[in-house]
Amino acid sequence: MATSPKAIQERSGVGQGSMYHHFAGKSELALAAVRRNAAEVRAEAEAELAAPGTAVDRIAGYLHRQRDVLRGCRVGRLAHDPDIVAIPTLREPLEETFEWLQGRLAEVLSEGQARGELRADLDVEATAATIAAVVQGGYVLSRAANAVEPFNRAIEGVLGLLTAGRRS
Amino acid sequence: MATSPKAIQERSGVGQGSMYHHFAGKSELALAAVRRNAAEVRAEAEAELAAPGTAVDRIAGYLHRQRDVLRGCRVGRLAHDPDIVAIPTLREPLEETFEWLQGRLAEVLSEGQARGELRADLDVEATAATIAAVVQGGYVLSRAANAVEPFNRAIEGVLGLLTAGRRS
DNA sequence: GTCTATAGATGGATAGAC
DNA sequence: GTCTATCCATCTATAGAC
Repeated sequence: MATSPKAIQERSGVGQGSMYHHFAGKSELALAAVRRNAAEVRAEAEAELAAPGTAVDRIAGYLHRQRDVLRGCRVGRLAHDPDIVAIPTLREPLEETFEWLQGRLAEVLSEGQARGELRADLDVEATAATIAAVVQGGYVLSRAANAVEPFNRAIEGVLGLLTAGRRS
Repeated sequence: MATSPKAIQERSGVGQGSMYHHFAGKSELALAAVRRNAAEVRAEAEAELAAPGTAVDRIAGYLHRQRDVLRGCRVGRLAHDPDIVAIPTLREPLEETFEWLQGRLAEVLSEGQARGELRADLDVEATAATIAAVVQGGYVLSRAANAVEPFNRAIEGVLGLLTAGRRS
């Protein structure tokens, strides 16, 4: 499992014996790790999306701030683990994180529309899903290529599409 | 490993003992599985991208034909496996597949530009990376949500951006 | 509360019968 | 060439000293 007691917690300082004083076992430990990752990712995204500037500025800020590209998203990574998605309790934080992100992106896009920064006929919900997907997919392409370029190109591409025919 | 001898091959009919007559071990077995997946994914994508129609039609055909969304892309899934990306021999087929896909998408987009179906100032390389990323990221969002809607929304969104201001 | 064993389960790999 | 049986490494979890 991506959140294995051995890999994640033993290497976090303490021995595996003492770990079982704090957590009942593998699944409880995984839940704590998943929740922590979800909260961190959410906080980092919000910091960019709540910044001042136009809608496109804030979304560009969010897209450009991603780092550790080859390591992948701390939440998205977990979505590939069958042992996590199979257990509703462990999958829920992932679902909540991405739902929140898409909703937040949709809000920013709507504000941009209201200010005339973006096309009025833009489907904000679908576009928000696209932006979230580009980030997650960019990680996948970059891991496959063992290089950051695919991630960066994908980001440029979606920003280009978003601002096409409209300089904001 | 995602391509474990037990999970993938023992359940493919034969016992694990006889398996070692055909493959030297875990890594050789994984290589065969990775190459097979890569070839299949590539062939399926080419079938859609080589179809008749406008550039947007063919890309829409490619995007809409994705299925088994909750299971994920047979190639993209492997990019999350540390045991695969760490071994160059196993990672190469992934890199080649996504490089080929992005190149092929870029060709289709260029054709669309030449025919006046797409904006002349579209960055075809970046847009191709974006489209590939949306597919891979759509899988991630859908697995996290345990539902196909996020994948479909992300697809709709990128198609909307591609055709915005231009009915093709 | 944290440590060092250590038990039990699982997965990868080999041996040898057929 | 495929099967069963078995070894070995790894990982989860527990026991008990300190």
